[in-house]
Amino acid sequence: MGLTKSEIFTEEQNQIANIAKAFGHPARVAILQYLFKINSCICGDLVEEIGLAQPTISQHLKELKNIGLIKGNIEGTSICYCINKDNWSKMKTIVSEFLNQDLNENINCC
Amino acid sequence: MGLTKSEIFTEEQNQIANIAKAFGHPARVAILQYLFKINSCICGDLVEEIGLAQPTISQHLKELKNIGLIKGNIEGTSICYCINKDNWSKMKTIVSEFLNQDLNENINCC
DNA sequence: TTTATTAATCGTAATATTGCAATATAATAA
DNA sequence: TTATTATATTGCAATATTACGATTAATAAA
Repeated sequence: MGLTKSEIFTEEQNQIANIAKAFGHPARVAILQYLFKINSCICGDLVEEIGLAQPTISQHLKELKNIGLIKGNIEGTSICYCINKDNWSKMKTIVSEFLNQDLNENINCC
Repeated sequence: MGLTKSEIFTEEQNQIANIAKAFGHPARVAILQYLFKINSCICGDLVEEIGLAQPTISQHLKELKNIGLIKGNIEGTSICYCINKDNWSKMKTIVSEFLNQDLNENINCC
């Protein structure tokens, strides 16, 4: 069906999955890495840097913005994108907790 | 197109995206949490626990197995699934490095 | 005003994902 | 052998995602 049955999962499970989805495409990973690297914010450079068409990059930026990991400020004709550090931190907390489940000291399995 | 242009990205970017994809569905998040919680390994319980049809769960398990986060041991008629802890650790290293990019002390943006 | 420039949006094609019924497979039990 | 049980696979329908050309919108420059 292609339709995830979100209703049957917890808020937390859906939240983790949604965050993960944002990271689930190499273009979005690349965009985030570039934004961290460049520090000051850039926009259409990403088209050149990454090598996908402008509408495609714009679409990926929208997804990252929707989930709150980046923000964009209008600057003349261009838009300056940057990491939303507060939300990045919050996201890290959520994801880290999930990743560190293995530290809960359990014996082994089959 | 629905076809990701993996060629234009680095190995690392694709790797992160692929890991994230595995976490990009709440059912797979739930499966992993359950496997951690139950400690000893379980199989078809997941169908009851989660509430998706058996073929659907089986498919999600396959994806988690393909990426190496879980492993399954045959035990009679049933199959005992559990976390692949070595790979989980390796995965954590990769993901953590990505998540901790923000610690690279940069000023602010726009 | 006209013309660039930049980025968002629309429309669409191709492919991927999700979910399940039906069926197949494999191992054990009777 | 014939059930029974547990899981995988197949096939398919519905929806989602990826990518891009064409267009639009908004600002800046001439």
